[in-house]
Amino acid sequence: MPVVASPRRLTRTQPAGDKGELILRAATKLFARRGFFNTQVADVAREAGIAAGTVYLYFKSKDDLLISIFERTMGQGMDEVRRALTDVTDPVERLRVLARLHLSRLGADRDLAVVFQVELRQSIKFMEHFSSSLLQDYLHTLRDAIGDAQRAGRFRREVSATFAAKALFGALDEMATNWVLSRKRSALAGQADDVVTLFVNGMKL
Amino acid sequence: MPVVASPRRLTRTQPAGDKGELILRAATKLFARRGFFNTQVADVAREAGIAAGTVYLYFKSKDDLLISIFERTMGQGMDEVRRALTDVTDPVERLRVLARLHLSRLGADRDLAVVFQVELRQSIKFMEHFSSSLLQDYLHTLRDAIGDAQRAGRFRREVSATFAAKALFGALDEMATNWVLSRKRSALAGQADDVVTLFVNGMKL
Amino acid sequence: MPVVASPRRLTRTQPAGDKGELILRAATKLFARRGFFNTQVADVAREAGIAAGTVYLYFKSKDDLLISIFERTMGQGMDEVRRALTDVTDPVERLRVLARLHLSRLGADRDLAVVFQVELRQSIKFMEHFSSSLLQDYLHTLRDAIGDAQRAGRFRREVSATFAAKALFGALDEMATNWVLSRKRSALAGQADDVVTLFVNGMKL
Amino acid sequence: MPVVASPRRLTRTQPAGDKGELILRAATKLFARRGFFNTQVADVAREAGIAAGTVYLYFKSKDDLLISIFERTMGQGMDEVRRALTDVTDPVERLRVLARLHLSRLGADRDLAVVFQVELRQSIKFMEHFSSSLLQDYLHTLRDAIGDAQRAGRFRREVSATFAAKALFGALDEMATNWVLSRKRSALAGQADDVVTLFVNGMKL
DNA sequence: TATGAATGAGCCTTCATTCAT
DNA sequence: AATGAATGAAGGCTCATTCAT
Repeated sequence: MPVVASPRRLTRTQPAGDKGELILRAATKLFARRGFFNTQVADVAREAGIAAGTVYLYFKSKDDLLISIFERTMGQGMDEVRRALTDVTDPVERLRVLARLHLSRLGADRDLAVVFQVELRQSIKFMEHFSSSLLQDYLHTLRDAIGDAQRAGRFRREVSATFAAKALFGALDEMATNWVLSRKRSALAGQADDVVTLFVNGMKL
Repeated sequence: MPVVASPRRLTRTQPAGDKGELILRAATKLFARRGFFNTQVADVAREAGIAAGTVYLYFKSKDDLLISIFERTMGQGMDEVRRALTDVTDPVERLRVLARLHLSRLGADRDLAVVFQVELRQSIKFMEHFSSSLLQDYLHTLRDAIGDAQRAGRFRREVSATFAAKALFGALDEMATNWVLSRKRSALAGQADDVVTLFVNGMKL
Repeated sequence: MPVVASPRRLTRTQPAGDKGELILRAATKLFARRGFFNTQVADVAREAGIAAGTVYLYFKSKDDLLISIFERTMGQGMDEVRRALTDVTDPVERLRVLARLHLSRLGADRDLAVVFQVELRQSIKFMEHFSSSLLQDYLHTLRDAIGDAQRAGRFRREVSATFAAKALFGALDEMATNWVLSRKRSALAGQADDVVTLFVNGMKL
Repeated sequence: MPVVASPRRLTRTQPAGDKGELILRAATKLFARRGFFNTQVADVAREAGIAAGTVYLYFKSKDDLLISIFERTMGQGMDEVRRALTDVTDPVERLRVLARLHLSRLGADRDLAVVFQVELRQSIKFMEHFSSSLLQDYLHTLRDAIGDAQRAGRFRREVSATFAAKALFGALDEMATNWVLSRKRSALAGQADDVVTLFVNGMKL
């Protein structure tokens, strides 16, 4: 029995190597480079080294590929967030950690960033799906930290925490979109601190 | 100051009865309600009360409809901005005027807002087109006001004006997107001042 | 002003030159020779000398082609039946006319016969559609003539007219199916009288 | 008298527990209820409680399932016919026995009846296969009984026995089809005698 | 025998665009 | 300018069948 797993034959013991993951990675790459509509399911399959029909053993539809990229990435991202926040009690520091993870995750994988900042916003159908799901978790985490800071007398209380969370998210999101669209390959993650600093100043008493 | 490229075939001498305007209004309505891909050119024509082929006498392609909605709206918006800013010299006040116009324009026409916040972000192709055109005018106007405020000793100078403009734009943009996606029909325009206040505090010395 | 044939749904004034008719004729030929499932819509279009998409300007779907062949043929057939029966009052003679028209119509167009006897019986979905529509008209016409003959004392009354109509139809239908499936090119129409004679004897007092 | 070709892989030594039988029963049920084309081989396997691939250990193809349902049922039917006719010498009585067996067999198993009256007539390919095989046995048995009756002076001789057999078969077949397509659950078998009586009257001297 | 994951050929339908009128 | 019938390329998805285990 061969010990070396061939690249196409990944076993469940290597969760990251599983075929669904493989397909999603191929899809992310192609969606980012050609756009969702210019990418055919057959292209994704070819990139993943499998037959076209096999994609449908793992995903319901082409749309489901996009949705799954979002959900899997957001799920992993939120797991990472929870882990990273375990020992951080200072609310302002929590915001900083969140912002850094947000931008460093996208900055580390340009294809993923393109999919998140552009392709995922195809239509109101997708947008509504996303904004009512894991994205809310993220916004709520921001909002709760802001609320904590307000209760701790660190932030002005006359600003709604929900509103402030959206403003912070919007600023971070715009940095990501700009980074994706610009030719310059500056470090995206480096902007996290600047955004948070600007925001924290804005919220200071 | 350069004159905004006028949309295809539109002679400003036929302001309202203009058929191009008619078509674009029909397109905005349908793109917003059904999405760009679920709207057929024939639907737009029917909504406008003309034959399908006639659309092509005014616009090059279906994509051109989307682009023209963007360009016309941005063009008109920037005209309005220039008019409104004529007598406003205080840079902070200029930012406030810009933010109010931004959100009040979108808040006044939900269909237009949906097209701007969602449909216009179809693909990197569109995004790149837009972000390198009239959107730059808007961002530059923000940046210039911020720079003025910095030079006037009103804003911290260690923050890049370009960076700050993006952050402000991102926050406003997120408010618009949220408004579009949320069921609540709160006043979008009302959030402009809050965003600017937060931003101005963040930039204060 | 040119009197262009109106798009969807035939103007009965130009029955033969009509493009819908053209498509249906092409479809009948190919369905008969290759079978419904082995015929592609593109084949039908090519046979009709038009583009594939044009088929869909006249018919809703591939299934609709089959349904339309049935409905158009049955409709014309029943029209012909009504015309032919106008002056025939004798109920037994009416049955004879009906049987002759039934088999001569099919016998005159082998492709049409194949479609009617084989392809149209694809699935219970089609079958239910057909048997609850114009086919009922035909069966009712048979049944009414039989009922008339019974009331006139020409046929035994203890046999249900509905049952007898089905038996007669079944016998005729079987002749058609056999003719279609057999290699021999005997005259189908010639069997109509034999079937009726057998039936009439069976029903005689 | 030739022995009927035994269905594929079926060793009559394992009558009921036989997996081929199991598969065919599952197939009959699903073909009847969803139609042949809407039933997937995997569905049949699931219904039979086996894996999809296993179907192919017993049958060559999906088509072969349909063919095997026909052949097995017809084979068993003809076996039953031969047994039932052993002691029946009167030709008219033989026809009656045949008709009763025909309709009672179908009437006893609605799913089977649907498959026989509808699904089996998918295409000319199937039809030709069937009509040149065991169905001929049945028609020949009918024809021979009719010929016997003619030679015995019970039936008119100017009618071709082959033609008469088709007419009788057609009438019976139509009763079965009607029963299958109608909502009413009247007894199908009860119509056998009526059909035969009508036929016998029709053939009487 | 049995499994079931993987294959990949096959096709209906849509719809942006054109062009004869 | 306007029409709208006609075009035809394009692709997501299904599912019968295979085959390594």
